[in-house]
Amino acid sequence: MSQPAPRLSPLDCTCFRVRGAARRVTQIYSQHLGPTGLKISQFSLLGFICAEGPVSIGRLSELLATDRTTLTRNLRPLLAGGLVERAASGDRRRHELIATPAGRALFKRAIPLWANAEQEVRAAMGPRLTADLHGALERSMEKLAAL
Amino acid sequence: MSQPAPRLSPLDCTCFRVRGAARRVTQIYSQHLGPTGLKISQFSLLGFICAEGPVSIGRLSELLATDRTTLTRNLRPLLAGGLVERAASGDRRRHELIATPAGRALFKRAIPLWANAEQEVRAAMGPRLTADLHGALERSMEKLAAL
DNA sequence: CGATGTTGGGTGCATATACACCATTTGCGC
DNA sequence: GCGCAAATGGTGTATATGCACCCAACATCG
Repeated sequence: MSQPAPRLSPLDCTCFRVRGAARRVTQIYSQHLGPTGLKISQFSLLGFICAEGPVSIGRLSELLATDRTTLTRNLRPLLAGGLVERAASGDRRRHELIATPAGRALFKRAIPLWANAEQEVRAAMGPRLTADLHGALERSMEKLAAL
Repeated sequence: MSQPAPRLSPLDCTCFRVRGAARRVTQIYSQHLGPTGLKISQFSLLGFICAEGPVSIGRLSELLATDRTTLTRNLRPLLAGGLVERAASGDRRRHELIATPAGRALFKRAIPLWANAEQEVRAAMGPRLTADLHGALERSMEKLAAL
């Protein structure tokens, strides 16, 4: 006895909206992180490597919910910049990734700039909308993970 | 008299969450659109060109909230595939973009597949969460547009 | 110990994204 | 008409993203 589903127009596309939001927030964070030379993806990636100590690509792929092969490429600038290093592990298929002292120092310097971006975004949205957005995103990802 | 702001950890990063959500939904829509050969960005782009008739890059850039130079590249597969054509306009700096009959036909065929993706996502989230997510995204983009 | 499946990871290819910079055209003030 | 600012858009460069495919190393079973 449910109502007939209302006709959906491509303008209602959830994907289009989420992608647009991602572009906009990326732009804001990028501006703040500019002085560090880190992109926001690199900031997240470096942060996880700093926090998780020696960690493999596969593990990072789970933590960041990002394709393994994407991380291979995203790591390149960090490796080239001497922010992250590879180290052998017992299993010769894997190599552990470790943040170098330079990488840790840069991440530490980047945190306040990231925090400024986060604060700017949250201030613009207000605490209520911030909570709504984060809540909706979290619950959505939970549901969509099952697909 | 406001409470002191709680310390933010990089794990609370709004950008990280929105980008992760974008990756996930993109993956779902891509699977559905696969048979058409269209990516979800191309579906949106082609849809706007179909709907807006002859339209310039700059105008599309506003409609899609995407950088002008990104659209230049995103248009290439559509032009190469004969789905969109350039046409001269009065102003010789611009050229209008028009969907070819093949482009319109393909978009028409893609709509049901897109709708399947949209329905799958909405079914997984449920109507309540769907409304919450869309509402939060819309209000957020409104606030963040002002920055 | 050898065949075989599994697991971890890289490459080729294609697209998406945007900043800095450049080229052309247009309109406007004089 | 001239000169110059504004408008329009493309290129170079760099990163981000993920699928299909490949390779090497491990594990397991006979």
